[in-house]
Amino acid sequence: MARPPHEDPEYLKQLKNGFTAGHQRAGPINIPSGSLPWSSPTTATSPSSPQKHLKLSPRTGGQIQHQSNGSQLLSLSAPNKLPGSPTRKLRGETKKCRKVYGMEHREQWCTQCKWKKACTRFGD
DNA sequence: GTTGCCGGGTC
DNA sequence: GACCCGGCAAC
Repeated sequence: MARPPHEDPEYLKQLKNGFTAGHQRAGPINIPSGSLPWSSPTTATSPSSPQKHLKLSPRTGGQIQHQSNGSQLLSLSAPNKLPGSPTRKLRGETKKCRKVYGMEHREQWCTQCKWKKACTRFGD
């Protein structure tokens, strides 16, 4: 099967270190060619979408300052809280290093996953 | 209980 | 910076 175009150096390193060329092991994973993140028909032209930041903190420990006294009624009934929060993807579609390789093969994880950060390998 | 990530800590 | 974990929300 074709490898992702953005083959990460980590994986290549493993290939060279783990098993010699011309011999591929059974593979830690068995991903169907249809559900690969890189096989998406939509080419990601944008190198990086700065959709980070802007994370509403649910833990309003410091409390939010009310600008006016009881004037903002509309904000009370409809806070900026969408059901399908775009800030975090649904896990049903995202197979990250941990789920793909498993805790037993943590060495195969991408660095970010090992650090419990946002996955850079499978992360779109 | 598991998973993915932020925030924060240590070196 | 690189590295790691606590803790949280979403399942």
